[in-house]
Order: sequence, then C-alpha cells, then structure tokens
Amino acid sequence: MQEGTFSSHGHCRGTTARGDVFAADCPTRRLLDRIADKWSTLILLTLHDQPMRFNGLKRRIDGVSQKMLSQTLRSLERDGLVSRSVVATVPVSVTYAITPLGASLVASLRAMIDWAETRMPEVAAAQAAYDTISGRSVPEIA
Amino acid sequence: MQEGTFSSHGHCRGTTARGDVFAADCPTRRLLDRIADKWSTLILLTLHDQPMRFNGLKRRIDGVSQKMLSQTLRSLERDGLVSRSVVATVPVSVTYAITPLGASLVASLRAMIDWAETRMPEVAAAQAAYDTISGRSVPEIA
DNA sequence: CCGAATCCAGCTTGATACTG
DNA sequence: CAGTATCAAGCTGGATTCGG
Repeated sequence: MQEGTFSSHGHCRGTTARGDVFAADCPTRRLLDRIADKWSTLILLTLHDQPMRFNGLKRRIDGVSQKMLSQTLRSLERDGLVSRSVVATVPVSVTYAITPLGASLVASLRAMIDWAETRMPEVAAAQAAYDTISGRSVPEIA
Repeated sequence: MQEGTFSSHGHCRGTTARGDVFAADCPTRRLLDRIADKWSTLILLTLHDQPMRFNGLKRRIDGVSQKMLSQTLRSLERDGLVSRSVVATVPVSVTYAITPLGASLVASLRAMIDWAETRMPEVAAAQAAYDTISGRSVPEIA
C-alpha cells in the first residue's frame, strides 16, 4: 500500500488514484465495511457457484434472517456486485447472480474463508490458552 | 469445501478435517464474523507493517473509538492473531504485534482492501446507476 | 501520558407477523 | 415465493472517568 505516506487523517479523494481505507471519511472505508461482512461474504461465495433465488440463498446460508438477506442483497446489488432479475411467472420468481465485478472480489473472500476453515484449530488452541492464563477473568466472547 | 455436500444445516464438527462457514452453529462461522470485520482487518494490516502501541493504532486507524479498539485487540489477542507485550516502564508501555498466525491471514485481508481501494470507482458508478434507475425510492445507504 | 471501565444515546440485528 | 413492517434486544461509539 504505497507505504511512506502515513496519513493519519483524512485525505483520500481527489487526484489520488486510489482510496485509503485508513481514512475514516473515505468512501473506500464504507465499502470495506460492506464487503468485510459475514453475510456479504457468504452470499457472494454462494452466488459464485451458481445463480440462486431468494429462498435458495436463505436455505444455503444457514442462520441468516430474511431481513439481513434482503438488506444485504439490496446493498450488494446497489454496489454492482450482484444482479437481480425478475421473471413474472405466477408467483414472481427473482434470481440473483454474481456480476463480473463481484466475481473479481470472490478470490480474496474465498481465501479468507479458507483461512478460517483451516486455521480454526490453532485459533481454538489460542483461545483455550488465553482463557486459562488469564485465569477465568475473561468472559467468553464467543 | 468438499463440494457436492450442500449441507444446508448443521454438521461441521466431528471427523471432518475442516469447518463449514455455511453452518450457523460451526465455530468457524464465529471466527469468520470476527475476521470479516472492519476494525480487525485494519488492525491486522497495520500491525503487519510494524508492532505498535495502543495510541499509535488509534491514531493510525482513523475513526476507531477507544472502546472498539481495546475490545477488538482483546478479541484478536484471544484468538492468537495478535500478541500483547507489557514493558513496566514508568508509564507502563504496551505494545501490540502480529503473530505468525495473524500474519498468515494478512495476505487475504490485504487483497480484499486492495480490491476495495482500486474498484471503488466501479462501485460508485454502479451505485449512481442504481439510484437513478430505481428512481429516488431508494434511500442512500451510505 | 497510556489504557481500561462506565454510562448513555443511537443504530443494527433478528424474530415474528403480514402483504402481493 | 419474495419480500416489507414492526418491535425488542443487543451492539456501537462518544464522552467521561478512573487507575497506573
């Protein structure tokens, strides 16, 4: 990240070719907040395999509420990461698919998930050690 | 993720070599929720460059509150991604550093941030298009 | 000066119920 | 099927305060 410029505050816009997530007021920060999100991640990963309908996604992504699914899908659609197509059948059927832009993000997301799924044992061990050494005083965050 | 098994629900534990983030009750899901987090991401990225003290992090990560910083750091420490070392100087000085485990995650995180910082224009364009077509009915999420 | 803990207002989340 | 509406609960962050 072009080190050297450790701009603690602010600037990000303007002539700069790219944003700076470390600046609170940079649009990039908001974007990061949206893609670095559990539901967004799982939705994009799922749609990368195949287009899917609302309830398909809901079934696939165990534990997501309708509200969060609907809300997150709209956000992803607005950001151009997911497309939404409506077919006026009897009960209207809506299909969601990933866009090329969305697909270009999936690799990183997948890497993150792969990390989580494979490194879990080490994390669990660290947690156990932490909870032991800290001697009970630390409440389970999980 | 051993594809093919589209286990909508549950299983993840047991004999399986790795977790399944799509299962709501899998510890991996909680882990994903913690690493797919704005503050965790920015903290890990920052510490990957160099160890840093609390207020150094606070200054670097524009907009983070003391509370969230302290809370997130404790969570990362518990998960073994960050180490905390105290030096009993006059005003005690506490330094945070990334662990090898944490460092092994940074590449994916950095990729995600790079994506956000470089693809922002396309996302902004998509938002503009969406907001126009949807005809005012959609309130700015940002 | 560094860092943690507390109180409080406000936003986000999720369960439930309801509509086209 | 595909959402929207509503409400209660929890989390977030700012300000303040306390301790070393």
